[in-house]
Amino acid sequence: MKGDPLRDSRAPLYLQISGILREKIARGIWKPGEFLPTVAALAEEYQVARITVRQAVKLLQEEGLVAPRRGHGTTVLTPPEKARPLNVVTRLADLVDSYRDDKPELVPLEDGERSLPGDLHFGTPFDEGYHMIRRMHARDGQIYCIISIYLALPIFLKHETRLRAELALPVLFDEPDIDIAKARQTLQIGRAGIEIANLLDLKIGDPVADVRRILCDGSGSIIYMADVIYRGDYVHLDMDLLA
Amino acid sequence: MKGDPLRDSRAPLYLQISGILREKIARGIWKPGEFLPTVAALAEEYQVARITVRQAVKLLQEEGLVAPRRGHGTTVLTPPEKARPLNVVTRLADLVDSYRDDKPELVPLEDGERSLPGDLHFGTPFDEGYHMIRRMHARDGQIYCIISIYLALPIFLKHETRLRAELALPVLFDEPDIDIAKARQTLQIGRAGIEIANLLDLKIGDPVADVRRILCDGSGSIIYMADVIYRGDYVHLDMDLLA
DNA sequence: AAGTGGTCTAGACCACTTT
DNA sequence: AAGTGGTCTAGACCACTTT
Repeated sequence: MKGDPLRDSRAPLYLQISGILREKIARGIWKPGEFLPTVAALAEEYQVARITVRQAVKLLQEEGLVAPRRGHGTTVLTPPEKARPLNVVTRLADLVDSYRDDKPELVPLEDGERSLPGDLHFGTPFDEGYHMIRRMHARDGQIYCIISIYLALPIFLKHETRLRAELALPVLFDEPDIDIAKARQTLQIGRAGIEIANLLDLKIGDPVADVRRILCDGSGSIIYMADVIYRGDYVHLDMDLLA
Repeated sequence: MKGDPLRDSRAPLYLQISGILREKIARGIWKPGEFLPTVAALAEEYQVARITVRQAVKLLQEEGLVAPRRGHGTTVLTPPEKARPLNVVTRLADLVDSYRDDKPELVPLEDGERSLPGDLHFGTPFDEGYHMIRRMHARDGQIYCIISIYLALPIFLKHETRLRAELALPVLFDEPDIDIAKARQTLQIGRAGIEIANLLDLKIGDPVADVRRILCDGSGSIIYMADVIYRGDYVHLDMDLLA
């Protein structure tokens, strides 16, 4: 009687099989671009039901190692590219430069007078109220962030045309009558919920960056507040630790 | 003949069912801490096989909405807390302050002479070579980052005792004979691979922050390089955009 | 002992792609 | 038409928790 290493182990079959497949990919036995054996062939090879193989392959898929395509086969993916096109601003002045040639496409989502969210740890709200613009930024047809901008109402009304058509930060930075005395930004790492996943073409739970920016005038009043959600794979931050 | 809305739809049953369950949780029909009906009960209610219900529940589990426990039942989770304890440095000087009272526990992983990775976009390598220390940082028993530190050999040898026992950055910053002329840091958002997931107590694919720090002396030689992988949920960055 | 979720089977049928 | 992955069933058995 031959021993059966898979069945003698207490670990679930699909975990054992996913481990074997992961190992083979790591060792380059199946190289990027090549096909895995078919589900049926793997089921035969390891003497399990097809659905058990699928369970194993699904794990590798969630890890981004393989891409099954119906009617086509399951290909091994190239390791994720580290080239990330988007730099999140860490200096306001840099922003103006970075968008001089490369303007993102703006897709409106929502627009109207709103009050500021209550959980701000910085600045004091403006008495006149705020106008909110919610929109998406796209480049080369790929949406990479969703931004909700709150603008102090007097400023919004005065520069409404430009603020609707362009990125808000450069406008505020450029206009000589606007006084920016403080500008802070926080970044946390979050996961896409169902709505965000749909808008950013992600899967639920995929990493995103939650960025909040607040700009205040000389009196400490908030003239601009923005909540931005970036696709995680587009985020690149570069900081000078001595500045 | 009654219509069957589930089966008349072209969407897969498990997706439809996960949608129904998600909705009920969102509306508070099942509140945090309460149990979902059993898999068997849901299978009966929607007239599907138990494994199809499991497929639906698994999706909600991956979204962090529910926690199935074998032999116990499936409970609705409270929405994830937003309290995030750790601040990633954006100024070297801040770092020294932030660790004055609160020193993380250091868990060694690897140690020895190594050469620098080749893909550095900043500074020039030191002729004498480098010593690498790889270790984990923990607080309250929870490991929150894995760090690989490369130290220019002469500096490492001179301050070996402190560098082994303490955080490296404050040591370099404190010691009067060490000249830090440039200090840059980049942050990208990544996902945990199988090894990182095990070390940081995450699941494969969970968000992490990949941070690279480089410190140079006055001649532009790299005296310190570190690759740090943080748990995504511990990352909090606060930046001054006008600095 | 009874009840819960977790894994697995063998087979059916479907959706999609390639030949 | 043939081949691929995707979904689903009905039922079995298992691991774990609670009674």
